Amino acid sequence: MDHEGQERASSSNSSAPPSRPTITLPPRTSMESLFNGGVPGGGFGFSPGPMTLVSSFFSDNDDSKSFSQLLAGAMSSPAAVPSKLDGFPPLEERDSYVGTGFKQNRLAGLAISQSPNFTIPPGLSPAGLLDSSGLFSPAQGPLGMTHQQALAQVTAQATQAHSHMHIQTDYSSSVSAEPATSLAQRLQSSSLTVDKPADDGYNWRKYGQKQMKGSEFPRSYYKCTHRGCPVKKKVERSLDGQVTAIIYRGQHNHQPPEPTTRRPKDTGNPNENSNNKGNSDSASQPPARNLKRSKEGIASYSMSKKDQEYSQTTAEHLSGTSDSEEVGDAETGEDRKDEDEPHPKRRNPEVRVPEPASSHRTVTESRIIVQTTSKVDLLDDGYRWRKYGQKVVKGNPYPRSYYKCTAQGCNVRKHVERASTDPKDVITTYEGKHNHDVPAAKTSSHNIASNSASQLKSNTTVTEKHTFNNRDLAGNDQRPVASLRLKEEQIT
DNA sequence: TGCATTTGACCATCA
DNA sequence: TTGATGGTCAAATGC
Repeated sequence: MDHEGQERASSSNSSAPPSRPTITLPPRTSMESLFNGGVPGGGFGFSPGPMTLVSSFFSDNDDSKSFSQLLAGAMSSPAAVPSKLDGFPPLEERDSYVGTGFKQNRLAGLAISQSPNFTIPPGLSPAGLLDSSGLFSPAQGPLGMTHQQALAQVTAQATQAHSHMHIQTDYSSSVSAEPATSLAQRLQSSSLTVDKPADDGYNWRKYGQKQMKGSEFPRSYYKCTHRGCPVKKKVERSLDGQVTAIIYRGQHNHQPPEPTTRRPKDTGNPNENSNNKGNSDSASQPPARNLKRSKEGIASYSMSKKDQEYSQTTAEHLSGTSDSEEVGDAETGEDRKDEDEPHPKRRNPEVRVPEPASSHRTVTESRIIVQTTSKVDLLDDGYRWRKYGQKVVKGNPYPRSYYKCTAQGCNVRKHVERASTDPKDVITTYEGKHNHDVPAAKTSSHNIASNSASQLKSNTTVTEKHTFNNRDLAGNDQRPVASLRLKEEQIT
């Protein structure tokens, strides 16, 4: 076997079905501390909830188009009945543009357990996500985190990912003592330039670049430089140098290098972005480092129309398993078998990390969808909801329910659906941002841990206008790491 | 000089 | 079987 053959063999090995790589737990991040340790007693008692925070960062504009509209455009479907449900698009529509992750998740079965892909908010480091949230931490187990905590942490990760895009000054000191809502609303008004892609703390070496068919954006290929580490990642960029997505493949078999040991170049990649010299491929730095540099840096961005289109494209394209499937009819049973199986060319788990699409962008177009898949319905997520619609979808005996936040002037909507084959699998999708805090009476409940959550399965996705895959990083069961008082529905 | 990136070519897979 | 496409290699190039 020649060298190339060896390489391929090696590569092939690295591409072998993941053997449930062990995920170690690096030190907690400061961002986590922001949520948990910032106030006596920690927890989320002061948190306004993930949506408030997330949405604040990506503040959507009421005047702007909705997420669905932006992504789907004038996607017209005769079955778009739910579109009449106060603007919440029907799932079968949203699936196609919210991302296949959604579709995958809603699989009855549910792909949430096996899917190797996991989607992380723009710029968010998968390592960081794992590190801080412990979402998939075998060590921490399924009892460590509530859905809301998980959401909030994902949010926090997204936050930090954004924050360090243009972060100059200390941030943590002022943040820790400040309610997240306040922080978020304050940050919302700030404008962040997104010119430095995230750094995930690892060292990467670029080994290829390719112009993808059908895309005007080049794709770069990187390998982790750590000896023996099989991890690779693909970075997609727009023509203007903005990272549009990062796809991780494989699992690091080592800890992220210490900042002092990381290559100097990690802070500057001459090829990636002529504007910032930032290391595009190094994804986000560990939050602790980032947070230090952030003050008002957690601003938001939105995508240009091109970015939106691209996001849609990539979401479909990179779904890997269902990109060509019909939405609706093909979602159930054996037709979706491949949903549980990685794409033949993607044997490894992938973590897709959409990145900020552009610098100097405003938040007005960005609408956030927070999607969770769990064994419970997050009815008690701290906010008060009014059910305003329900729909029974073909192939699914369980109706899909639509909720609106009851707070005056709050436009946040929530959609809850159950997998057709397993009603225990509940997919909750939030759209919009709360313009208020969690109702006081509810807030306290957030701190109440309930170990009964051990039975929960959770998969959390924060979806920006990018659409993401929503697969487990390790391709196995995901369980909430923490617990929280959740309303566990009567599921038989 | 060493290392990282670029880029054309090759290979594997899929339709 | 073949063309299209994506992933990777490795020599050339740049810093």
